[in-house]
Amino acid sequence: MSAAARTASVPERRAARPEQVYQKLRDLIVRGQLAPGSRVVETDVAARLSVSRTPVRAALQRLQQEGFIVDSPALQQSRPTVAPLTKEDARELFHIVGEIEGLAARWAAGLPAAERGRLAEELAAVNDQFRRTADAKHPNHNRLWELDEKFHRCYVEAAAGPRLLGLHGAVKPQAERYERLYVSLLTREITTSVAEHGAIVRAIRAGNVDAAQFAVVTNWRNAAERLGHVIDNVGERGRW
Amino acid sequence: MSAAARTASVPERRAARPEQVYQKLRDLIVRGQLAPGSRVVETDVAARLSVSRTPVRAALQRLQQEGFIVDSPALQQSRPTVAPLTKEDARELFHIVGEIEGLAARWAAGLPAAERGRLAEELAAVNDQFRRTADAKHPNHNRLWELDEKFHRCYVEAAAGPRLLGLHGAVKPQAERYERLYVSLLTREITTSVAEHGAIVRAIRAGNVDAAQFAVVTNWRNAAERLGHVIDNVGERGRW
DNA sequence: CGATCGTTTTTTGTATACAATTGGGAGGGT
DNA sequence: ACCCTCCCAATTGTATACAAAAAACGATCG
Repeated sequence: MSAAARTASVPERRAARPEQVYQKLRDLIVRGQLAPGSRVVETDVAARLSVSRTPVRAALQRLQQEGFIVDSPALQQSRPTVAPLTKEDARELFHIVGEIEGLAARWAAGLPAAERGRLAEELAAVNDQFRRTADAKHPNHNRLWELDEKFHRCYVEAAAGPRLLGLHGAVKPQAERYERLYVSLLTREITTSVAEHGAIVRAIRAGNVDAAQFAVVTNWRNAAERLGHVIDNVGERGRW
Repeated sequence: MSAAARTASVPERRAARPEQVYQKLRDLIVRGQLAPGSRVVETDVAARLSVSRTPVRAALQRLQQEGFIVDSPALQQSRPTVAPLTKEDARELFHIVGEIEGLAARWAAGLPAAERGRLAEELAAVNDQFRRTADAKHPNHNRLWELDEKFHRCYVEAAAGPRLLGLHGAVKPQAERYERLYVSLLTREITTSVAEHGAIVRAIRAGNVDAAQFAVVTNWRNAAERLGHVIDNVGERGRW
């Protein structure tokens, strides 16, 4: 359903509009098309998407609570701007994602043996694809990122309850902002990631809850470390 | 203009109204004065607080995203109801709080030695009060809960970044809903808590990040366990 | 030339009218 | 009595007019 069709008065379940605005804006932010630090003006967004300010406000409030948008600190009144990308924020964010997915992995390793087995199979398969893609001469960054994301989403969806799922859905895409900025500089480190994924799969298969959680948390701590180094070398790309 | 004439008191910074509505509703939910499962109607709330639906909507959307309010699953359309209290939800929630505060404790233990020392002193003092209050003949449940809350808030505020702080502020009060329901039945277990707090203080003072995190997570895992038993014995109080 | 004050413009907060969807209830049929 | 249908009332989604507050601009004065 394209934008053109939307303006052409297609009914569309009515409660879906704020969600669409949210998705659209989030996508623009995650992909960097809305630069960090840039203002987001309700009326502009509303005009561009040909809706009123009401659904736009709903979307903006959600994005703000999740952290994609912040109130510009320099200004006094609430003036929403795209959240800047900084080294400290990256550190905090990655550690939080690590804890969220770590908890999910712990629960995954605590599932009944049958489910656990099936899940481990699936994870191994994804990680295999991941390894093969990484071994190619010119690895496709996008595809690599997608496979990594799929790997983690796998056990999260299998084991997390509604609350952890919600948290994951809100927080993880923000890590994506950093990952997308620096993927090209992180590919060298990917072989490490393949090994770390292997440890996760083994722990889940064995039903070792502590090992599963630890493996996931470690994976993210290392990712934060690697990203920190890259940012040090390149400078903070997202700073206006 | 009824809003301007409302309770004709302080002008009140105008951006503060949604926040006030949010606080008011959250308080009612946490204290159980809005029963789990009961409907929350925009127009009713607006009328009771003599504001328009606009700030009420903002507050409701926030409460919904945080999990205090859910869309009644039976109904098809979005119909906000106070989130029910169930054993599974309690389990998930407590484990999540454990991870959040656990991460904060890890960072607290990683602070410079000077700050760490001061923080440890403060924590020890609070835990002392906690112990003394618990040792009284007729312990004041409310005060006990407040002291426990203060203890944890202490190191969270000292070490957490803006993101973890936000998460903590949104998630922890939901655990409070369960704690308030069952405090009277959990007092026996409080001596255990005092000991667990001691372990946290020692780990932070020593700068042992792993031990600090582990102690906090364990504290919450045990709390989840204890609460689970109580719920088994008493039945789910919050189910309508 | 710079600074301070007042005016205009931009942007968000609020209230409210209206639309749309849905649950419930009245009424009739079997 | 039970069920089915249709209509109404209740409630939320949307658009929009208006108010308030702040930022940007400019003019006047030192």
